[in-house]
Amino acid sequence: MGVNRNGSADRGTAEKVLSAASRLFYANGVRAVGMERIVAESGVAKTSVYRHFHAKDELVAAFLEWEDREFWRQWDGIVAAAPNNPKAELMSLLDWIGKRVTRDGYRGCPQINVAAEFADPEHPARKIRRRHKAEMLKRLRDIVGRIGVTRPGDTAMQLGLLIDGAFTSDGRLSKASAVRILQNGAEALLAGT
Amino acid sequence: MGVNRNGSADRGTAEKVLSAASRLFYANGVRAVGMERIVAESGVAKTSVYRHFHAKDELVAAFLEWEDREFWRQWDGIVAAAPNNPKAELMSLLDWIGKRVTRDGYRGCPQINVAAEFADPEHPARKIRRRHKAEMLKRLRDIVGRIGVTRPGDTAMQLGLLIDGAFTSDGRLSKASAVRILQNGAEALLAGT
DNA sequence: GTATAATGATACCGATCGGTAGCGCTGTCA
DNA sequence: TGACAGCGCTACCGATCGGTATCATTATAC
Repeated sequence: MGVNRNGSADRGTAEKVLSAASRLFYANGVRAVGMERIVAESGVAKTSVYRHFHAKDELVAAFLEWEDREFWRQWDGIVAAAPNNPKAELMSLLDWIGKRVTRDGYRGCPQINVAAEFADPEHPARKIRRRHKAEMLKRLRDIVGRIGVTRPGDTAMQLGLLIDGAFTSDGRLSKASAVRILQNGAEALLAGT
Repeated sequence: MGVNRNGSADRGTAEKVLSAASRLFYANGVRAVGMERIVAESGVAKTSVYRHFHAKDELVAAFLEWEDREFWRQWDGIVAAAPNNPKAELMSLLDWIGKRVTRDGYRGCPQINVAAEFADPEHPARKIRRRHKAEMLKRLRDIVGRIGVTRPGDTAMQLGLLIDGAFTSDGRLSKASAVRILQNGAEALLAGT
């Protein structure tokens, strides 16, 4: 067996490690998960883990980078499937987010959660989070710009706050109401001053 | 010396410990701070620390309970100073929150930050956070009820999301714009569907 | 005085932390 | 066949984790 048949580095092993680490980090927090547990649950020897990721911080960064890419991949998928209309686009995204934050096992935004564990603003997790949230703001700003509001910067920020609030809502949003609350809230913000 | 002269337990020592622990927990995260450091920076012997708080979790809970009480104490102060008018009350609270989240050294809502470090929903930190956020929702619901909106539950939740978003904004809100963005956002949400 | 209660200092506990060394095994490619 | 690369296994490292035991010191109350 083995996935690779080419001369490049084997991706199967690194992926097994990253997959197990991501699941454990998200479910338990980074500092609560020891490397030994990642070794055990990935089925990869400790030596090999450290051959692919030279330190735990690298693994943390790889986790957040992956989450970042995956988030925007799904975002782009929603946008592509939405009617070619900025308001409908935003509503589709909020439908996606509303379902996302109320699905089983959802434990908040990984960027926010992990960054909260590291005080140093120069820690990789903090940098990746800043970039991720800046990208979010940029995209929201683009959408509200196309919709046409009087203060697009403010409105984009307000939508960003609403979304980050939903990310940290921790069960306070129900499956039945989350999408409605987000979409109606966005409508109100778009119509606002 | 010594602060106590009555028969009850000495509060000075416990307060020194809680004060140092609170500062360290908030600035660095709970798991990043060892008990030895709390001993060192509080100036209280380890034995005495454990005489007042039987485990680290108890200290964590005491920190969040104190933050909770202090938050509502300030909230009540804002409300008391505001004009007797639910909308002005809400605007005063958002003025307070906007300044709070942009002040130096602000590192997010302690309830959110600490709860993110503990996966078990029955951990004291998680329970205190749930209670804190439920209280927030209740108070917002009361205010918007007095203002009179068509769906007070939804509007209160939207305001809560906006506020929690501000709490986790991590420098994205500037001193110049935070209050305006929050207040205008709330106005829009109140006027919404 | 003397009893009582609280604190401080030091040394220590087993467990776990992130990370490394050494060595043998296995599969691929020339 | 032989070189080589990637992986697994075991044992280990110093440091730190949360928490405890022992005992001396201090201050107040009677």
